[in-house]
Amino acid sequence: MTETLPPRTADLPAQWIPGEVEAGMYQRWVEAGYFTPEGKGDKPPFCIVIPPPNVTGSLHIGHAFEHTLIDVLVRRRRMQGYDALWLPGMDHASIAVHALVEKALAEEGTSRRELGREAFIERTWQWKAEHGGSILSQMRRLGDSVDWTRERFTMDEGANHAVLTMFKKLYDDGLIYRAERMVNWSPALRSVLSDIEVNHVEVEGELVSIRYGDGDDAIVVATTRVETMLGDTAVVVHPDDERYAHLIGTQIELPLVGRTIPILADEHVDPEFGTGAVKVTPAHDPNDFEIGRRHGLPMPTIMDESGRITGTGTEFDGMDRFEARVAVREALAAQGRIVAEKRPYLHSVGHSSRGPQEPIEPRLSLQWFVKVGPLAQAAGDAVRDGRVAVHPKEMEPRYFAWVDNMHDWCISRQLWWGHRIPVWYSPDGSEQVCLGPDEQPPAGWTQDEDVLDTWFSSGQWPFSTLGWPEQTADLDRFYPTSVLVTGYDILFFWVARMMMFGLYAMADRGPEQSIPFHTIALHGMVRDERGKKMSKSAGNTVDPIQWMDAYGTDAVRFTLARSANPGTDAPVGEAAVQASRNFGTKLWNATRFALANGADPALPLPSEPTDADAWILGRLNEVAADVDALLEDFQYAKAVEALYHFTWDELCDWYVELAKVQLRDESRADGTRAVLGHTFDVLLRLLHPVSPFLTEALWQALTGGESVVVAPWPAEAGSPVDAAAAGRVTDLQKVVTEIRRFRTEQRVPDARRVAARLGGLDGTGLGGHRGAVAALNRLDLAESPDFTPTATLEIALPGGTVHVELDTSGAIDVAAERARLGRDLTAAQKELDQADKKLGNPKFVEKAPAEVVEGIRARRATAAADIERITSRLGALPQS
RNA sequence: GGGCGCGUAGCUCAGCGGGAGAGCACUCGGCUUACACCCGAGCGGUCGCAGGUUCGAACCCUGCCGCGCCCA
Repeated sequence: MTETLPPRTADLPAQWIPGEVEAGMYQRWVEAGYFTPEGKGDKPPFCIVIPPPNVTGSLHIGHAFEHTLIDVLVRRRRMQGYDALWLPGMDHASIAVHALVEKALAEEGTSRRELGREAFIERTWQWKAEHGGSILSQMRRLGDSVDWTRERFTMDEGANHAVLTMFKKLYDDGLIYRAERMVNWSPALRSVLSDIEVNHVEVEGELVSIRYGDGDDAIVVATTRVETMLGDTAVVVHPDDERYAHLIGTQIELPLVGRTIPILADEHVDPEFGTGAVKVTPAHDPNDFEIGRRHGLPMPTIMDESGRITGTGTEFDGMDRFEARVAVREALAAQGRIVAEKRPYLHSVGHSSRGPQEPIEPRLSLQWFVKVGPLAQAAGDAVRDGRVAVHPKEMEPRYFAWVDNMHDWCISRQLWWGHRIPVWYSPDGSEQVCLGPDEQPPAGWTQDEDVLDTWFSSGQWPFSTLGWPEQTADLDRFYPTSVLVTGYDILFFWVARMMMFGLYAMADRGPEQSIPFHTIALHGMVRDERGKKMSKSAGNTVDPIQWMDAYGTDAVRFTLARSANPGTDAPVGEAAVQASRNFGTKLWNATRFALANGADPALPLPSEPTDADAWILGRLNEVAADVDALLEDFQYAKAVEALYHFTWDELCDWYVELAKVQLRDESRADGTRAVLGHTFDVLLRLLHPVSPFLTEALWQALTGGESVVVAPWPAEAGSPVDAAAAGRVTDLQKVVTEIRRFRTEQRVPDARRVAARLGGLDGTGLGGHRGAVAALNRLDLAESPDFTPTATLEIALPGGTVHVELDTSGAIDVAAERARLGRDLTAAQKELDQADKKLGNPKFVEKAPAEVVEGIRARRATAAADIERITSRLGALPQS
């Protein structure tokens, strides 16, 4: 680094203005190479591959959440001395990109088919160059400590090589096949979708009962998709159903079409459901397809790629499916064949989760599939036998439910943007060959038209990004990767795929080394401040960039991390971001105070620390250990909460105030500067993974160090807990708080100094804190004999009672004092009653652990003493 | 129908066998020389309901009621 370091200085700007600093700071980190691992040496490797965002996407709050969680893990590991690699990149999002580019083409009055395949793809790369990947700059904005030198894209050269290699390997192993199967067809995309790209939604449709045949031979069937009757090739009934026994084996005329179809018996028909007779459309319904297979029925396709009726030889050919649904029903009604109509009829319909949310159509179609049986088995086993941990563990059943019941995966898409299936057909179509990345097809052979599902390439992400199939140094060093961080909602989308592909591609490394990652850490979804799911339709989405503009990146990250409990959803709202911003400001000002008073971590810690020093150093030690353990266990919310509480409620509210007293004492000033310096140094390092920018500015100013990014992680902060000192600080806090309470209730103005005399401090071990009590309560300690108190209060502590006499310059508010003491008395009485009840139970005394019983006895004693003291004080109050 | 989970302060959530907590909101008082994005004090909860286990249950078990998500 050639850059000059900022001088260690007491004149930090009065305010932290994130927008002016963040971008430059991030650029310096990148240029310093902090995010690029050494890739060798004796540092242990740590690697996370980014769940690749979509090339069309921009940063939404869910990304911000996930990236914050990953970055916290990575930054901590880097500070711990790991050779940390967070590998960035994007996937090519076949369908989403198609939707965008085709829309643009439509606006120009053309289409991809008019343009042709080559030109379309060229156009698409052009789109990517101009508009794709806006999320990458937003990741910089968010502070993601990714290694940009290793950025990858699922359609770059290396990924292509991996995809083709993988396809061929699977093909040669008999794990990829082509077959005509019932698939989920999207008429809008004119492509097949995989099972997981289909959402089942309850809709209000209609159930129409249709009479086939006439007179005694009539049979009634029901359907929600009336138009499919045009493709019926049979009616089936249960073999034991007496109502239809005489019809089994006979033929019946299919209305409107005029074809004759058989009535058949099939065990799978439920005679209780509807009329007990089922129309069979083998080419357009998964169940019917199975029936058709069992009975060797013809399977005419009656719907084209765009969802229009075709090939039925009826007037309905050319109509859209929904149009035909109405027209067919009306035509049947005209013939008197509609026996019943149930409307609305609630039933489940598969909808596309890609592009327009249209109903998908089951359609018989020739597609490529991955035979997942052995792959899914291995993916399940890796978790079952503990090689891969799912965190939190409660999510395991979800994972198993998926991998253990997986259907073969349809990987072909009738699209152009993506990896074209590497299979070529001979001119007469009788032969096919699958080629590897460096092989040439025979002259005159033509390549399969379809491209692969985007997940086929994303599934290879944990190793294709590291160079596979080449045996690169990165692959050797960073595979298996350490952790996969992703949302539980997309566990199925690609975790299972990465598991299957990783175990398969890396099988030669053996069971332990073939896994794609050691841990799957699942987070929840970001919800709005009311806990509602965010959606565009509900209008409750938030833009993390706007929040970053308004409150700074650190505040957004802090908020997200603070909401992140493992595997559960995270509600966030603007109020929470404000609170985080406020925390950052608090930290900023507190550090400024420390600097202005000469805080310096390089000073030696005092050999004879004060109670306050010992207490805060002990707490720092505890907090560091807690935060370290919590982050190790992905407990972000608790780790952040611990830091928030320590910083605000302990360090700022108490230690800093006590430090002000100590700094006025020459003999303790340097020790205090050392403790302040040490405490802020450690605290800033602990906070850095969560809020990197702010902590960098403060840490550099405080320590003069190069960068907190590469500062050591404080697992062991150094000072053991001094229980005696901590106890005295607790007592001190109680004394101070009780006096404040009295002042408030007596309406003594905050700013007014009050003459006072303190008694009993020495007996309770607080003799050394006389000055602190005075300073924190704005008391003038009266030494003169003519001091005349107007009020006294007694504060009971474990070691004795502190007596405080105050001259409030006037009569005290007896009613307020009576009320205050009354509340205290009620509380003490309740405490006494509870303790007596427990101690009066012989079984409790007998069976409960000794320390628990002892604790209750102590509480009883304190309560009893309180009651006596308070009662006495109440009696001494003037009658009003 | 199967699986996972949730019902704790006005809101959002921690706590998961021995004294009910946090953030935000609210009330009162304060521009006290780090900070009004702040300081001090305070109000606020039969921990969904009913049983059971236990010396002791918000916490463990059973049932019920209500809610959410995933899969079929």
